[in-house]
Amino acid sequence: MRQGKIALTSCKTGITKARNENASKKGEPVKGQVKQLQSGRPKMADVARMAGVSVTTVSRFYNEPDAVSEKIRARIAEAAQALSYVPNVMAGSLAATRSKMVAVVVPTLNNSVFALMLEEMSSVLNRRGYQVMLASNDYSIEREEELVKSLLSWSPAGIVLVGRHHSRGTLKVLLEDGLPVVEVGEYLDGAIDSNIGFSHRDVGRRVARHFANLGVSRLGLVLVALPGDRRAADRGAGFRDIAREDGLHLEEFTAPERASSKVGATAFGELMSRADAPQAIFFSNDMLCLGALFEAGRLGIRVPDDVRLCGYGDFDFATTTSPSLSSVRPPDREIGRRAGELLLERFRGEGAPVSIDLGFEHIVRASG
Amino acid sequence: MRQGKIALTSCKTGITKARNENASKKGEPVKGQVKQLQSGRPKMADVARMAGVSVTTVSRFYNEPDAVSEKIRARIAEAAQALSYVPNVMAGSLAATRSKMVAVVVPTLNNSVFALMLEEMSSVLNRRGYQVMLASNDYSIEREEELVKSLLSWSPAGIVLVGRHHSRGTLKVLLEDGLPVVEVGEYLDGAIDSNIGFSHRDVGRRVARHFANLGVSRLGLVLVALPGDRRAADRGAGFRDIAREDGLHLEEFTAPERASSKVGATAFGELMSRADAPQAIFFSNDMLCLGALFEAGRLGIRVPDDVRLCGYGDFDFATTTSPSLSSVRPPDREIGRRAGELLLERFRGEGAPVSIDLGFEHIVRASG
DNA sequence: GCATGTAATGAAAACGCTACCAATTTTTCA
DNA sequence: TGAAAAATTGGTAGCGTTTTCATTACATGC
Repeated sequence: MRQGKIALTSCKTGITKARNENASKKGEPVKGQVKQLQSGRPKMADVARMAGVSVTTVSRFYNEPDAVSEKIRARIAEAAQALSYVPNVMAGSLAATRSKMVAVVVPTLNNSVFALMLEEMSSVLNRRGYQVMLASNDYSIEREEELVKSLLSWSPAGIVLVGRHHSRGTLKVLLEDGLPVVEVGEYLDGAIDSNIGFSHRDVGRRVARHFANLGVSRLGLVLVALPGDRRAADRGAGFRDIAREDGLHLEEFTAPERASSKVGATAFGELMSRADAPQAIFFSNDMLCLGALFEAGRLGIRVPDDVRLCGYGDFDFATTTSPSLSSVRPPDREIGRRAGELLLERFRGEGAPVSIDLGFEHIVRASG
Repeated sequence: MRQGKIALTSCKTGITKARNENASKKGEPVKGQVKQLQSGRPKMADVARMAGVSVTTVSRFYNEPDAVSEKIRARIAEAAQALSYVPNVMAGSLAATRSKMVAVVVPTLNNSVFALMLEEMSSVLNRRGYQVMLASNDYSIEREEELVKSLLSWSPAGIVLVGRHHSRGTLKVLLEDGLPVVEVGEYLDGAIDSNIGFSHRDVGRRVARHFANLGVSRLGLVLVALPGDRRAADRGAGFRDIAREDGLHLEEFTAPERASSKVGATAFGELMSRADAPQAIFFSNDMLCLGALFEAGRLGIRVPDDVRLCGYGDFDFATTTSPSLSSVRPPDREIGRRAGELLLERFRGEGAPVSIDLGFEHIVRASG
């Protein structure tokens, strides 16, 4: 059931723009006033001429306004306004050998955790005139290396990477370049530069510990995550840590694919059909947990009476389901905000590389 | 329950890089070989010298490889490799008065529809060496105008906006600039340039028509969307169209906030408690519908026997719930892909502005 | 009133690349 | 074999800013 209407609008002229013709032809006498109407985008020189000052001063007006007198500032502002002048960022960046841009590489956008992180960061940076250049590596560190390299050729003011696991090449390039790097979402020692995140391993431990304290003796772990997702793997590892330490039985379901409610349902059904069916299950993602919840309903398995469930991500629906879902809330928005602020500090020349563990919240709701 | 460990790593030197010192001091005699070891990032001239060709040829090597002979191509590749040369995009863009970058403005990233669209587009563009500069306007067209203006100062090769509703200022700036603009996600006549999307109004009509065909006489509409969300409003308008045309009773619940499963539950409860409780409800978002489904369970209202539900967005969980949720699937990924491809064509100088209605799928599942 | 700072301004040289046009080499075709 | 056409290659003037570094204007202290 699909529509297929395709309409061609009027054929516009397209991409190419007329070259700037600011330079007056030599030898040709200029009649009347010297200030001819210019074609093309106005440049700084045009503003300068109109305001009766030098280009240098106009440049200052934009970069360190305080260094320009009140009077002249007003004149420049007026001229810029009149010409609707917009500074050419490319030229500025070239001359200054740095650009007001931050490169960000995320594994995927199709995960609210990264989306929120990015949105928050972008808003913090935008507010100070920095733009965000985005690329997603699809959980591949090889792809990440490519992306980092091509982003670097834009001479960004800083770069943000998700996670702490990068290829040798990425590390080499980044360390050589020496620009501010923030690794977010995961907290580990020995960051390239700065690091803002939390320990995913601790997440797994915390949840397992919670189940253990409840007297559960048979644990379940559903780890459905794309191959490059170290963070999910770490959560699983933490969960196993405690199972081992406390000598608890552990049943696992693992699959190298994108977490979806469907796989969650499948995984749950499979796990619960085993001989030593778990009494409490930790999912690497809330979406999996949601699928499991529905599957439980279909199978007549009661939550949390027969089995406890806990997800990860504290997705929107966690509070609304019946029963509401226990989950772990990563500080995604705050990570984004802090990363942005940290970079801004560095750009101002203040601040030094830091590593910050923002922790996480384990939210226990009705599901366990 | 929160960790708060904060650790400062060793204090690295920071942002400032040593200036390029390629230019040899005048008057100072250069001993030995003329080709001194250069400090700083290598430039095109360095590659040219090492490969024994002119800068022009190296430039061609990167921009139109076919115009360079096989032999020389190999020499240049080798030199570039040896020097680990990376072209300076800023310089290139300045000289060419256009940059290999596409500016994209979305309402929010916290909505899988836009996230997927963006991801797909970004991947198509990346493959051809174009980068994506991202900004989100939070559903505000005033904010959009600001963003467009500042993005424009980066002289992008093209620009992508979500929706067809923009401020006067945005239109003015965009029309003047004349660069390729693609408005995505919504299909309407009279686009600025190109347009790829579908009719949201038709979505509402289609769903209402479906309910009507089923013999439903009392409809319900839950429209929870942020104020600037014209697309959601249009879906609602379409739904009302049919209700009016067919003389069906319509109960509405409207709230100007972000759609979440929680509001969905509230809205559902409120609507079902009214005297003329609807027999079929259309939600402006699947997340709302999910909340409603759980609320129905709590209230003992059977779906679809007592009331039919249909959402929008075809979110991941729609197939897994019990009953599975009817929904409308927007062609988000395809929109992203087509937008990217369209832009690439335009960059190559091929293709003209087009408007494409990609339609949508109304997926009828167990919920109605 | 005169030397001495301090604040404001300006001139011109980079920044690293692309585009235009000219120069050179190679190929094609009678 | 020679001339014309096609394919390669190179020289160099910008692209529109930012940055020294120098200059001018203005206030300060004795």
